Amino acid sequence: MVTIKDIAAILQVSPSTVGRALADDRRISAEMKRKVNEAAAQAGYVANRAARMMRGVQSNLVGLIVPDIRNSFYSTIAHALSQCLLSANYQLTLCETDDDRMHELRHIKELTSANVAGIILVPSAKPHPDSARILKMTPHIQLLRRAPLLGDQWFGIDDRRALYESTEHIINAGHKRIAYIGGTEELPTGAARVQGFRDAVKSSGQAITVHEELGAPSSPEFGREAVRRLLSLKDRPTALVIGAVQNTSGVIDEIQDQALSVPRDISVVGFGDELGYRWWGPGLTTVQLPVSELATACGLWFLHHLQNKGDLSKPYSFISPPHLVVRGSTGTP
Amino acid sequence: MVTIKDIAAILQVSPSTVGRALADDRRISAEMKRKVNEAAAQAGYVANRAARMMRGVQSNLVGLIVPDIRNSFYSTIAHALSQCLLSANYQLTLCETDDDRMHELRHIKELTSANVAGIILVPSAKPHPDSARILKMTPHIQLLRRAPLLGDQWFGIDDRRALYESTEHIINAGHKRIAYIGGTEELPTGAARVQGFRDAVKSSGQAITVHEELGAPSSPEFGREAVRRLLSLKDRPTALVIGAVQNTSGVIDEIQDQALSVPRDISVVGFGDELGYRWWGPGLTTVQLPVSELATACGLWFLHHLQNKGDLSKPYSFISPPHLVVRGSTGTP
DNA sequence: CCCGTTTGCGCTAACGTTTGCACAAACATT
DNA sequence: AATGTTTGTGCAAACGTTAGCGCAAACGGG
Repeated sequence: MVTIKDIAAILQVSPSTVGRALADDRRISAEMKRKVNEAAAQAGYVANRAARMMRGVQSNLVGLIVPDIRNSFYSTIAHALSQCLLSANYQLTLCETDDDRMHELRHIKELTSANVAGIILVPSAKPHPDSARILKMTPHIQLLRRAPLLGDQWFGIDDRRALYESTEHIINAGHKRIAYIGGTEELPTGAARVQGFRDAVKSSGQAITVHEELGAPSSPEFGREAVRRLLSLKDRPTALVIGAVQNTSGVIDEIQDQALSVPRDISVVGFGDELGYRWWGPGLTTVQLPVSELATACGLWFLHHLQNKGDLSKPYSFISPPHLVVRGSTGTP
Repeated sequence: MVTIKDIAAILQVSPSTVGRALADDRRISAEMKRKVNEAAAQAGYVANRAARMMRGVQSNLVGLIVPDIRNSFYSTIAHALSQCLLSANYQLTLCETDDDRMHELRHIKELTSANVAGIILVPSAKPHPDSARILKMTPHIQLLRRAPLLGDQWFGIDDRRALYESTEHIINAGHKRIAYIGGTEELPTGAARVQGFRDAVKSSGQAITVHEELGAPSSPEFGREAVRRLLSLKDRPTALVIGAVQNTSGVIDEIQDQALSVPRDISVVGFGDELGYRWWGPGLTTVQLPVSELATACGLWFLHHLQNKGDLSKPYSFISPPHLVVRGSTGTP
């Protein structure tokens, strides 16, 4: 391992000079800085993080806590944040909670004891009170989801509007029997989405028969079962509005298994967008969520506050609007 | 922050005694250990990781270097490894190279300077020589891909066999004009795959017209263009064998845009499996790769060697066999 | 020519933990 | 009783980086 002392020995100067040159200290001449930087690059010098941290300098490690990295939502977030942090020489430590509050708590503990500069998290459904206590001492931001317990700092999407738009689209197509398949109202995001659905129905002013399938946790299986239940109804709905990413593949698979024609037999509008959605039958109409942009914005904001010792305790929230992309899975009833 | 010295002061002993007591050193009396542990718990002492790491003690951080976490291959790997390491109290630091050797080098430098316990990486196409030099000093394993320069420790899939099987399937269906769309032969994995394709053709003993579209880097765009080129041929192939994940979506989209009927007009067999593949037309026949199992095996092996100070310099490789899953995109010509 | 200021750099002391060595006391072996 | 051996503890030196302080040399204004 090449240290600051090695560089100093090469250039016949003191370690402090090298340290200051690398830190771009104004007391060091431009000429010396040039030589130091050159020699450092030449020797492949990289500052030792442990030593730096021991001097009380903030670490360049940022914790990212997500439910499951295999979900494209979260891998998109991880990618965007990683890119964003990389440019500021920060690194990302990945933690998965599997939506379990105890896992979440454990990760939060470990991250703080590892002296991370901050934590960006997609909180679990009902965070543990201890998580809130520990997070108070570390800069943190919630992303995508929001648990009031963990603070008022949040970057999210406009869940209500997303479902308002997808529902409105279905209503405008003329559907009178509409079902919503989404997550439980107990979660802020779930509540916002179903609210968007209801608001759209209400403000349409039309007589619309509504079914709500609210499941916790959302999953392909729940999506499948919800579809089965809905199709067995006397006045089966002519359109499905999905309000949770995890439900989607189940809904699609069940419709496919039942050999229904889309959109003739039933219209479907999804939530979020994934690679395969455009390949399914006539293509799945869905609300695209600007997750990547959201994560980048969150990362930039977070970095700004970390570096400027900004106050992250002030409540704020940034809400990013969704965008409906119409494919073939929606039509007139 | 409460340090080892604070505990020492409370108990009127030296910091070293406290340190040893906490480390369960056999030279410390049971009585003293009890008192120290009690006082530490009482005072809420947590060891400072930075200081510990500076003493050269192995950290509980493992670096994971992948091209792009959004790719389901790599997010699957990240998930499996994360689960695996979690059970041993290790944490994962995520780095993305974007298949750029300079990014890769930078990450390797940063990870080593962060005193990670080890590095698990999916190497880029042609790693930088410096990467190899630095990695020599850190326990590391290559996963999925293999760069001989970076060592002989590798967990991979049987690329040759994967393409042998998918090609064999196509040949058995009776196709005589077959095209391969994959990555360049310059990469070990790419070479193994095209070799599998050729071997299958050769050992069929039949007269088969073959086209090879080898692109670098693989991408949806390359997949699209390859399909366009192949379809404009006089004796256009009746079957496409894909040999790179990144090509797949482009191939599918182009076939869809050209309004070809699958498998009547053309048969397609994919590489790897993703969520949407089963939704495309009659479902994409493809070779499933046991990526998750591979990553778990790799993680367990790596941990075993880290913890037992095992010798990771011995050459070895674990190769995991693929599995063909037949859906509707392949049929007789 | 003198004195104050600026510029550029080195010395040294931290940061919290671990560890080799020393050392004293207690105990067991000749 | 003298000599080893074990047991329990303290001292001090690292690990690599940063920052306060000091000290020259150069510079500029009177």
